[in-house]
Amino acid sequence: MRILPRNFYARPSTLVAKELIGKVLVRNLPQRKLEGIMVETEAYGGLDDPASHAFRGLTNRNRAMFKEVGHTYVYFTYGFHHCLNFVAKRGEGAGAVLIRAVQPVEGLDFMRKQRGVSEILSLCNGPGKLCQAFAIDGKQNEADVTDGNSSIFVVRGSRRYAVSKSVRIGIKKGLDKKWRYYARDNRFVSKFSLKSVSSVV
DNA sequence: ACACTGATTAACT
DNA sequence: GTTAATCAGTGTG
Repeated sequence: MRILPRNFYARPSTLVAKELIGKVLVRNLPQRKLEGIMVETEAYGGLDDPASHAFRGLTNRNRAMFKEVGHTYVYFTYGFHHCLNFVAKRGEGAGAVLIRAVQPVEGLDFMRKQRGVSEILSLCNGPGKLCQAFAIDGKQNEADVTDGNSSIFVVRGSRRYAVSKSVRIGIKKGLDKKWRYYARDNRFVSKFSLKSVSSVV
């Protein structure tokens, strides 16, 4: 099976975030399947990471971050957007990897309809955008991504990518950590990336 | 190319 | 009452 096993996610979220670059996000819908190669991710920790939703402990919103690895953590933010994460951590505590951008591979027509734009580079180049393109909202929270019958799961990719890293985007705390990972020179990453200081991992 | 803003909701303080 | 792991649109240089 090409599905990533649960133990893939049972490691520090920084390592999981880095290794998720190049892996494939699959969305199972009743009548179709959507696929995209993950090209940009960010790692979030627990009590060690002031930028994390889990920093102040368990709440109703961040519950998924404390549960079993290999499940989704989908949250709603800014009154408009949903963001997709995979729960990833080593041992107890909390942690997750935010999926910031994917390169669309299958189901482009559906994604264009969802997004209301046709330009392929603008379909999934941001955490809110890819959730809209993949029709992901709160109902997909805590889905098991290690199950091929799940509405969302992850499989291995067909090639390797050179990975760069930078500070995380859109946060005000934890800026000392370079926990954003992205496929180097890939045009499908979010636009903010052009500005960020980066270095090869 | 860049900065700034409005939209709109839920969770948290 | 304030904030937020965002986005699209507008205005300026």
